[in-house]
Amino acid sequence: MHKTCLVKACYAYNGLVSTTILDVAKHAGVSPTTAKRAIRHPEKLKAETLVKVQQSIDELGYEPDQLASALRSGRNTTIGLVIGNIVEPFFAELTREIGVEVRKRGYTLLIADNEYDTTLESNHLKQFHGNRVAGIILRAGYGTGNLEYLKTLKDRGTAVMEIDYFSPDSPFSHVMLDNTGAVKRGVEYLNSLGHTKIASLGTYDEALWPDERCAAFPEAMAEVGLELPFEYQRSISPKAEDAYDLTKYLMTLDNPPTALFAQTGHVATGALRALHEMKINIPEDVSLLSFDNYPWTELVTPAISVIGQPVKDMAMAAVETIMGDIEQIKAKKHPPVVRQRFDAELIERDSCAA
Amino acid sequence: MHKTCLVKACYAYNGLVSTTILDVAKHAGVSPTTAKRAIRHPEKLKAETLVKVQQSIDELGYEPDQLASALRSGRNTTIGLVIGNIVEPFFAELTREIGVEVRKRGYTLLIADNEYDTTLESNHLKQFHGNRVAGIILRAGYGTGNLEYLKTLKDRGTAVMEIDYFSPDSPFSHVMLDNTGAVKRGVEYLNSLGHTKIASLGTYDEALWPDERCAAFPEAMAEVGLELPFEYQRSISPKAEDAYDLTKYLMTLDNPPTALFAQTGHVATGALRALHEMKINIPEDVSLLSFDNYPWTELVTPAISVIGQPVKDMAMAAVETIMGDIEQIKAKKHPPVVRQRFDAELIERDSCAA
DNA sequence: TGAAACAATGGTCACGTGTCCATTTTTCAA
DNA sequence: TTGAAAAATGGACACGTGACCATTGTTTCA
Repeated sequence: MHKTCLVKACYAYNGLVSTTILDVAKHAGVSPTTAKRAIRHPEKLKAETLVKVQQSIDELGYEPDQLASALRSGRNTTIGLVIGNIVEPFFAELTREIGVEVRKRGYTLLIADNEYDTTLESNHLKQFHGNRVAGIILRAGYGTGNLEYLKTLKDRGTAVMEIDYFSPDSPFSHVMLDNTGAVKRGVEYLNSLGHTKIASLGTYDEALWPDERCAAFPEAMAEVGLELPFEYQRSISPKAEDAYDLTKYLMTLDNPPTALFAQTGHVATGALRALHEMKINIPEDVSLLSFDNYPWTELVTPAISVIGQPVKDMAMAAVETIMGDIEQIKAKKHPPVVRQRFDAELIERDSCAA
Repeated sequence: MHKTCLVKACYAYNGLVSTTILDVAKHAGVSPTTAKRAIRHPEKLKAETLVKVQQSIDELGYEPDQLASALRSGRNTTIGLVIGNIVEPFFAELTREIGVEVRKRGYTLLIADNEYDTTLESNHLKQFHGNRVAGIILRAGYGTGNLEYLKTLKDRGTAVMEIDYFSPDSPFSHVMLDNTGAVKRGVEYLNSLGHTKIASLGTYDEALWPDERCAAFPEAMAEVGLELPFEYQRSISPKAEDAYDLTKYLMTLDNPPTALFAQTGHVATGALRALHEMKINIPEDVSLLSFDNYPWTELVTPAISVIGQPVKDMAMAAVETIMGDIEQIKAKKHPPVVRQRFDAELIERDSCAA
């Protein structure tokens, strides 16, 4: 890797300078309390004084120190978001919408991704707590989890909620897709096209990766009266490479499935790559249905039929919930546990046929 | 949109409780100063005392308040990242790698996206400054910019650097792709396949969207001795919809291009959608070369030839630079202005033909 | 004209930490 | 045993703000 690098002399640096409200007060010739009121309670000031202080604020470029404010008031205006992996478009969209909503309310957003790993997650949560965030929105990793720690945080006044997934025995609010309904919808759709041999690309190992969609799949199959061969039930982690391997395995079985149901859009990319390599045609040789309405699903040939999530609605609901909790906590009340479920949308395109 | 919602009674909430170092000290029977040393300078403590304090820390679940620490020491351990749009995979990857590097150093990451809009950006920068971030990594929006404000921040001791793009007259360090070289490489490649009628999908309006790649394109064409018809030089904003429109416009010209060169991966999705709709075959009817080695470029048929960016290397360089700056500032020194350029990589796939 | 009522402004302290300096305890050689 | 040096520990204060109470200036109405 070639890399050029040039170093220039830099301009004058005056050392760490920070304008405080005292500077503003001195400059405007009023007391610090009055100066502060120009920001927090401008209605309590005489118009003349207000203008004077505002001029000083502009002139000195004063901006309140959120750290000092948070320390003194005990209330921070930062939300911590822990997600699986920002590179996955579902999380990227979620982050984006949550960011917009959070900033709309004057809060800032701290992020970290946990790779679905509770060990990494643990450190991130500690960092967030160290920064005394007002709330944490968490897409928890699989595994034993940080439930006890999160409970401690909640007891200490941090608003905690989960999104997209919730830990077993979680006592927190959450915002979720109606995964069971969505999986049923998908299976019914594939069955209505005449498919009987349907395989799910997802995690079957309930201990390691307890996933609602994967748990719902066998049930959904049973409900429409379809059998689920044992050899289809191979567990993978929710990674593209694993899905690639699983697809190759499934399609070389003596009794290969006629339809594949990818439980995440990320997993679908692995499946698609495998099918391409094996020169298996979609939808002629096998149908493919995937979760997540990702941009690329429309671009490939054939366009992939998907089960889309109302990401924006979910993000908005999450932010509203956590902001409500924060208000409750401010008022020394018990925030209620709110569980919200959102319906998925089946988008029929060209990757599923009879 | 159907939405179910159930509210449960919640468990006991004890009000805002926060364990401080004083609690630890009292519990361990030492002075606050000694207790603190157990964390910051454990080597200065008698082994026996250290153990005693550490036990108290564990027992009480003490975690230092970063806010108070930052306020007192004047040093924060938060980095603010402003990017174009987290939904674009380039920024998602960049965010991810920057996040990993930043956290590796015990810092936390604050993010915001500016939609390439300097007005939005301005608010985010103010929020970051309000939170007294140690440094800001910025993918600046196009337009007159927040240069003056950023200079003020730098003067006040915030490390500021740019990534992927830099404002005209920017006095800051930056980490950039060698855009000119990459564009030349792309044009040469297309020309070597026999193309003479090449159109760029990007921004031509230098005042509104001053983009290196777009500026380099006419030069690159001239260098290989190719003409650039006036009707090809239509300016768009870097959005998928605009690229969609531009592609339709270009392909219905009397003298349509035989090769399209998308200046970002995001823009390429718009072009691809337009070409699909128009039933124009790649690469038989038109060749398509795009910036950014996005996952989907491999999944579509034909797989798209791309100019990939070394995102991880760039992220690491950025974090190293800004951390170096922060160290310099701590030491009351002038951080040097460092401009780094990285080479792109041409990945030949199936979307370009003679 | 006076006093009450209200508007406007000011003063003090604490949030939890890091820094500096002061004090106590231990160590070690003569 | 003694003294000084070194190791270990403690105390006081300030970072910039928000909350609360105290004070001063102004209006109102009989």
